Amino acid sequence: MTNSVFSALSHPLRRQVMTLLRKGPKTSGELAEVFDASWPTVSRHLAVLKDADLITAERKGTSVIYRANTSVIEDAAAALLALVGKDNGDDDMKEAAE
Amino acid sequence: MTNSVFSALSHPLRRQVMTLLRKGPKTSGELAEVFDASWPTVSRHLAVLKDADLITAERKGTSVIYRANTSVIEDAAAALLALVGKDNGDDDMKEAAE
DNA sequence: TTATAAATTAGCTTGACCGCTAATTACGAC
DNA sequence: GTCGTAATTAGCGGTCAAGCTAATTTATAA
Repeated sequence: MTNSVFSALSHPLRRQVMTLLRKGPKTSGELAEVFDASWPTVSRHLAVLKDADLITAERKGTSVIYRANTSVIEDAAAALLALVGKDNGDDDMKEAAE
Repeated sequence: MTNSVFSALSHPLRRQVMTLLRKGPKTSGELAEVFDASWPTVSRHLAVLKDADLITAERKGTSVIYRANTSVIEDAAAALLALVGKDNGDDDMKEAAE
């Protein structure tokens, strides 16, 4: 679960998608235009992000609108900070066992 | 740079190593004992983490002591929070361009 | 229903990653 | 030097991710 989040964020294009979505929802086409990659390639990257729950997809007519799922991003950040001890500085961790 | 950090953290074993190192420095052997994987396999995972600057290695006699590099972890967490707008909620991003 | 645009899925090739065993380096003890 | 322990590197097979083009779905418009 946290696994797929970090995997998803490990690709530059996908991180850039997240950055673009931070400013507001965008359609698949709008996102595809930004990158040099082909439309199907971008589409598959979006699928990876959606699979990791980092974004949500909503059909609106012929277009599909993507939005950033902020809570999941915050959870990932919290997991990182827990690694440094910024959060609960206790002994056992629930996430790392997985 | 941030690229390799997320890639490094995308593997469960490597995240667990980070968790173990949070409690204090450990030798390669101590870490290898924890996992079912073979010693060389763990060693290579440590190399990936070291490559991403998430940990540091210091030779002490025949052993090699590994320590978590907290600043890099904090940077990664900050990058995530910036994606949500928790940090500087401005327009352009320096990291995402890479 | 047919046509057209938006987006995804299918199929393929290439390259990277993961795990192992075997071989090699690095160091301390003798 | 040589022996034993700690750790990494080399090499190999299997699997998975990334990119493309082509084909297919989904929905609106005529």
